[in-house]
Amino acid sequence: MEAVLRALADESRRTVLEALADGEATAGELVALLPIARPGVSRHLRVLREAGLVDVRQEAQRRIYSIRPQPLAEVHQWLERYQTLWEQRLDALHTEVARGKHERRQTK
Amino acid sequence: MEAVLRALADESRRTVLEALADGEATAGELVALLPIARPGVSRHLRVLREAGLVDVRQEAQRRIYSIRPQPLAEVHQWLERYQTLWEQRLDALHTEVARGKHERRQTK
DNA sequence: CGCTTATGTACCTTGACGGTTACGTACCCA
DNA sequence: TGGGTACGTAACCGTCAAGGTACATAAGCG
Repeated sequence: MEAVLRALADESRRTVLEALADGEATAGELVALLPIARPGVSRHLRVLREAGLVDVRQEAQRRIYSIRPQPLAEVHQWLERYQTLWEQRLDALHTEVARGKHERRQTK
Repeated sequence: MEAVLRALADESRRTVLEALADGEATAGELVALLPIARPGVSRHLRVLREAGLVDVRQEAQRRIYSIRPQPLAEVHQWLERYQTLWEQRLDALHTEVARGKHERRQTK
Protein backbone atom coordinates (compact mmCIF):
# COMPACT_ATOMS: atom_id res chain seq x y z
CA MET A 1 0.00 0.00 0.00
CA GLU A 2 2.77 2.37 0.95
CA ALA A 3 4.68 1.56 -2.22
CA VAL A 4 1.57 1.84 -4.34
CA LEU A 5 0.61 5.26 -3.02
CA ARG A 6 4.17 6.42 -3.44
CA ALA A 7 4.14 5.22 -7.01
CA LEU A 8 0.87 7.01 -7.67
CA ALA A 9 2.19 10.25 -6.24
CA ASP A 10 4.16 10.93 -9.39
CA GLU A 11 2.67 12.44 -12.51
CA SER A 12 4.91 10.56 -14.93
CA ARG A 13 4.00 7.24 -13.39
CA ARG A 14 0.31 8.07 -13.48
CA THR A 15 0.68 8.89 -17.15
CA VAL A 16 2.28 5.52 -17.75
CA LEU A 17 -0.53 3.76 -15.94
CA GLU A 18 -3.16 5.58 -17.94
CA ALA A 19 -1.42 4.62 -21.14
CA LEU A 20 -1.23 1.01 -20.09
CA ALA A 21 -4.89 1.03 -19.22
CA ASP A 22 -5.50 1.15 -22.96
CA GLY A 23 -3.30 -1.85 -23.54
CA GLU A 24 0.28 -3.01 -23.38
CA ALA A 25 3.15 -0.90 -24.55
CA THR A 26 6.87 -1.27 -25.00
CA ALA A 27 9.26 0.77 -22.92
CA GLY A 28 10.08 2.81 -26.00
CA GLU A 29 6.47 3.68 -26.62
CA LEU A 30 6.14 4.83 -23.04
CA VAL A 31 9.25 6.96 -23.34
CA ALA A 32 7.69 8.65 -26.35
CA LEU A 33 4.79 10.04 -24.39
CA LEU A 34 6.74 11.39 -21.45
CA PRO A 35 8.74 14.61 -21.42
CA ILE A 36 11.72 12.94 -19.79
CA ALA A 37 14.58 10.89 -21.15
CA ARG A 38 14.68 7.14 -21.44
CA PRO A 39 16.62 6.27 -18.31
CA GLY A 40 14.18 8.27 -16.25
CA VAL A 41 11.28 6.37 -17.67
CA SER A 42 13.11 3.15 -17.09
CA ARG A 43 13.40 4.03 -13.45
CA HIS A 44 9.74 4.95 -13.19
CA LEU A 45 8.89 1.59 -14.68
CA ARG A 46 11.00 -0.07 -12.06
CA VAL A 47 9.10 1.73 -9.32
CA LEU A 48 5.80 0.66 -10.85
CA ARG A 49 7.06 -2.87 -11.14
CA GLU A 50 8.15 -2.97 -7.51
CA ALA A 51 4.80 -1.60 -6.45
CA GLY A 52 3.17 -4.43 -8.35
CA LEU A 53 1.39 -2.04 -10.67
CA VAL A 54 2.84 -3.33 -13.91
CA ASP A 55 4.11 -6.55 -15.38
CA VAL A 56 6.85 -6.94 -17.94
CA ARG A 57 7.26 -9.50 -20.61
CA GLN A 58 10.22 -9.72 -22.89
CA GLU A 59 9.85 -10.20 -26.61
CA ALA A 60 13.06 -10.09 -28.58
CA GLN A 61 14.78 -6.89 -27.49
CA ARG A 62 11.55 -5.28 -26.45
CA ARG A 63 10.11 -5.18 -22.97
CA ILE A 64 6.37 -5.12 -23.11
CA TYR A 65 4.68 -3.59 -20.12
CA SER A 66 1.13 -4.26 -19.02
CA ILE A 67 -0.92 -2.94 -16.16
CA ARG A 68 -1.63 -4.96 -13.03
CA PRO A 69 -4.70 -3.31 -11.59
CA GLN A 70 -5.01 -5.25 -8.33
CA PRO A 71 -3.09 -2.75 -6.20
CA LEU A 72 -5.33 -0.02 -7.53
CA ALA A 73 -8.32 -2.04 -6.41
CA GLU A 74 -6.79 -2.17 -2.96
CA VAL A 75 -6.38 1.57 -2.81
CA HIS A 76 -9.91 1.96 -4.05
CA GLN A 77 -11.11 -0.27 -1.30
CA TRP A 78 -8.99 1.47 1.30
CA LEU A 79 -10.61 4.77 0.38
CA GLU A 80 -14.00 3.31 1.05
CA ARG A 81 -13.38 3.61 4.72
CA TYR A 82 -13.93 7.34 4.19
CA GLN A 83 -16.86 6.96 1.86
CA THR A 84 -19.51 7.50 4.50
CA LEU A 85 -17.84 10.79 5.30
CA TRP A 86 -17.97 12.26 1.84
CA GLU A 87 -21.46 10.95 1.29
CA GLN A 88 -22.48 12.75 4.43
CA ARG A 89 -21.07 15.92 3.01
CA LEU A 90 -22.88 15.47 -0.25
CA ASP A 91 -26.09 14.91 1.64
CA ALA A 92 -25.53 18.14 3.50
CA LEU A 93 -24.75 19.89 0.28
CA HIS A 94 -27.91 18.68 -1.37
CA THR A 95 -29.82 19.44 1.76
CA GLU A 96 -31.67 16.21 1.63
CA VAL A 97 -32.70 16.25 -1.96
CA ALA A 98 -33.19 12.58 -1.61
CA ARG A 99 -35.33 12.33 1.47
CA GLY A 100 -35.82 8.61 1.17
CA LYS A 101 -32.34 7.82 2.32
CA HIS A 102 -30.72 9.04 5.48
CA GLU A 103 -28.74 8.07 8.53
CA ARG A 104 -26.40 5.60 6.96
CA ARG A 105 -24.00 5.72 9.83
CA GLN A 106 -23.06 7.79 12.81
CA THR A 107 -19.59 9.15 13.36
CA LYS A 108 -19.68 9.21 17.06
CA MET B 1 -5.06 15.53 -7.27
CA GLU B 2 -1.30 15.72 -7.39
CA ALA B 3 -1.19 17.31 -3.96
CA VAL B 4 -3.69 14.86 -2.56
CA LEU B 5 -1.81 11.78 -3.73
CA ARG B 6 1.40 13.27 -2.43
CA ALA B 7 -0.21 13.85 0.91
CA LEU B 8 -1.49 10.29 1.01
CA ALA B 9 1.92 8.88 0.21
CA ASP B 10 3.07 9.42 3.77
CA GLU B 11 2.30 7.07 6.62
CA SER B 12 2.11 9.78 9.28
CA ARG B 13 -0.39 11.74 7.27
CA ARG B 14 -2.51 8.68 6.61
CA THR B 15 -2.53 8.02 10.34
CA VAL B 16 -3.75 11.55 10.94
CA LEU B 17 -6.51 11.12 8.42
CA GLU B 18 -7.64 7.87 9.94
CA ALA B 19 -7.73 9.49 13.33
CA LEU B 20 -9.76 12.39 12.02
CA ALA B 21 -12.17 9.99 10.36
CA ASP B 22 -13.37 9.22 13.87
CA GLY B 23 -13.94 12.86 14.64
CA GLU B 24 -12.11 16.11 15.16
CA ALA B 25 -8.93 16.38 17.13
CA THR B 26 -6.64 19.08 18.37
CA ALA B 27 -3.11 19.33 17.06
CA GLY B 28 -1.88 18.14 20.43
CA GLU B 29 -4.00 15.04 20.31
CA LEU B 30 -2.66 14.23 16.88
CA VAL B 31 0.90 14.72 18.08
CA ALA B 32 0.21 12.20 20.82
CA LEU B 33 -0.51 9.38 18.42
CA LEU B 34 2.45 9.87 16.15
CA PRO B 35 6.02 8.83 16.92
CA ILE B 36 7.42 12.17 15.83
CA ALA B 37 7.77 15.52 17.53
CA ARG B 38 5.29 18.36 17.41
CA PRO B 39 6.86 20.52 14.72
CA GLY B 40 6.94 17.56 12.38
CA VAL B 41 3.27 16.92 12.94
CA SER B 42 2.59 20.57 12.45
CA ARG B 43 4.22 20.38 9.07
CA HIS B 44 2.25 17.29 8.11
CA LEU B 45 -0.91 19.10 9.05
CA ARG B 46 0.08 21.93 6.81
CA VAL B 47 0.52 19.54 3.90
CA LEU B 48 -2.88 18.02 4.57
CA ARG B 49 -4.39 21.46 4.79
CA GLU B 50 -2.87 22.56 1.50
CA ALA B 51 -4.11 19.38 -0.14
CA GLY B 52 -7.59 20.26 1.09
CA LEU B 53 -7.78 17.11 3.17
CA VAL B 54 -8.33 18.78 6.51
CA ASP B 55 -9.89 21.90 7.90
CA VAL B 56 -8.76 23.83 10.95
CA ARG B 57 -10.80 25.78 13.37
CA GLN B 58 -9.35 27.76 16.19
CA GLU B 59 -10.80 27.59 19.64
CA ALA B 60 -8.90 29.51 22.29
CA GLN B 61 -5.30 28.35 21.95
CA ARG B 62 -6.31 25.08 20.38
CA ARG B 63 -6.44 24.28 16.72
CA ILE B 64 -9.11 21.77 16.03
CA TYR B 65 -8.62 19.72 12.92
CA SER B 66 -11.33 17.95 11.00
CA ILE B 67 -11.27 15.84 7.89
CA ARG B 68 -12.41 17.09 4.51
CA PRO B 69 -13.19 13.94 2.59
CA GLN B 70 -13.97 15.44 -0.82
CA PRO B 71 -10.46 15.04 -2.23
CA LEU B 72 -10.56 11.41 -1.17
CA ALA B 73 -13.77 11.01 -3.11
CA GLU B 74 -12.01 12.42 -6.14
CA VAL B 75 -9.19 9.91 -5.86
CA HIS B 76 -11.74 7.18 -5.40
CA GLN B 77 -13.48 8.29 -8.54
CA TRP B 78 -10.24 8.60 -10.45
CA LEU B 79 -9.42 4.99 -9.62
CA GLU B 80 -12.68 3.90 -11.14
CA ARG B 81 -11.22 4.40 -14.57
CA TYR B 82 -9.25 1.23 -13.84
CA GLN B 83 -12.11 -0.63 -12.28
CA THR B 84 -13.09 -2.53 -15.38
CA LEU B 85 -9.54 -3.81 -15.54
CA TRP B 86 -9.44 -5.31 -12.11
CA GLU B 87 -12.94 -6.65 -12.46
CA GLN B 88 -11.84 -8.36 -15.64
CA ARG B 89 -9.06 -9.97 -13.71
CA LEU B 90 -11.40 -11.13 -11.01
CA ASP B 91 -13.76 -12.52 -13.60
CA ALA B 92 -10.91 -14.33 -15.21
CA LEU B 93 -9.91 -15.71 -11.85
CA HIS B 94 -13.41 -16.88 -11.15
CA THR B 95 -13.78 -18.59 -14.47
CA GLU B 96 -10.49 -20.31 -14.00
CA VAL B 97 -11.52 -21.46 -10.60
CA ALA B 98 -14.82 -22.60 -11.96
CA ARG B 99 -13.05 -24.59 -14.60
CA GLY B 100 -10.51 -25.93 -12.20
CA LYS B 101 -7.79 -24.38 -14.28
CA HIS B 102 -5.06 -22.08 -13.26
CA GLU B 103 -3.14 -21.09 -16.31
CA ARG B 104 -1.06 -18.02 -16.89
CA ARG B 105 -2.92 -14.81 -17.31
CA GLN B 106 -3.11 -13.68 -20.85
CA THR B 107 -4.81 -10.39 -21.47
CA LYS B 108 -3.98 -10.18 -25.12
C1' DC C 1 31.17 -11.33 -36.62
C1' DG C 2 30.21 -6.17 -36.38
C1' DC C 3 26.17 -2.86 -36.39
C1' DT C 4 21.84 -1.25 -34.97
C1' DT C 5 17.93 -1.39 -31.94
C1' DA C 6 15.92 -1.52 -27.46
C1' DT C 7 16.42 -1.11 -22.91
C1' DG C 8 18.37 -1.27 -18.25
C1' DT C 9 22.16 0.25 -14.82
C1' DA C 10 25.84 3.23 -12.72
C1' DC C 11 26.95 7.45 -11.26
C1' DC C 12 26.41 12.24 -10.27
C1' DT C 13 23.83 16.44 -9.09
C1' DT C 14 20.10 18.93 -7.40
C1' DG C 15 16.05 19.71 -4.95
C1' DA C 16 12.36 18.23 -2.07
C1' DC C 17 11.06 16.03 2.21
C1' DG C 18 10.98 14.40 6.96
C1' DG C 19 12.77 15.11 11.34
C1' DT C 20 14.97 17.92 15.12
C1' DT C 21 15.99 22.00 18.14
C1' DA C 22 15.18 26.72 19.03
C1' DC C 23 12.23 30.47 18.83
C1' DG C 24 7.90 33.30 18.14
C1' DT C 25 3.04 34.07 19.04
C1' DA C 26 -1.54 33.96 20.72
C1' DC C 27 -4.61 32.94 24.33
C1' DC C 28 -6.18 32.03 29.05
C1' DC C 29 -5.67 32.68 34.01
C1' DA C 30 -4.14 34.11 38.62
C1' DT D 1 0.92 41.78 33.89
C1' DG D 2 3.49 37.71 34.15
C1' DG D 3 3.46 32.92 33.32
C1' DG D 4 1.91 28.65 31.50
C1' DT D 5 -0.28 26.31 27.56
C1' DA D 6 -0.85 25.13 22.73
C1' DC D 7 0.69 25.80 18.43
C1' DG D 8 3.12 27.29 14.37
C1' DT D 9 7.53 28.80 11.93
C1' DA D 10 12.55 29.24 11.10
C1' DA D 11 16.81 27.32 10.49
C1' DC D 12 19.37 23.29 9.85
C1' DC D 13 20.61 18.53 8.51
C1' DG D 14 20.52 13.90 6.51
C1' DT D 15 18.27 11.11 3.19
C1' DC D 16 15.93 10.03 -0.77
C1' DA D 17 14.08 10.66 -5.22
C1' DA D 18 14.09 12.43 -9.97
C1' DG D 19 16.57 13.91 -13.73
C1' DG D 20 20.52 13.72 -16.90
C1' DT D 21 24.91 11.67 -19.21
C1' DA D 22 27.59 7.85 -20.10
C1' DC D 23 28.00 2.98 -20.32
C1' DA D 24 26.56 -2.03 -20.41
C1' DT D 25 23.83 -5.77 -22.22
C1' DA D 26 21.16 -8.49 -25.24
C1' DA D 27 18.84 -9.64 -29.35
C1' DG D 28 17.98 -9.39 -34.31
C1' DC D 29 20.18 -8.29 -39.00
C1' DG D 30 23.27 -8.11 -42.90
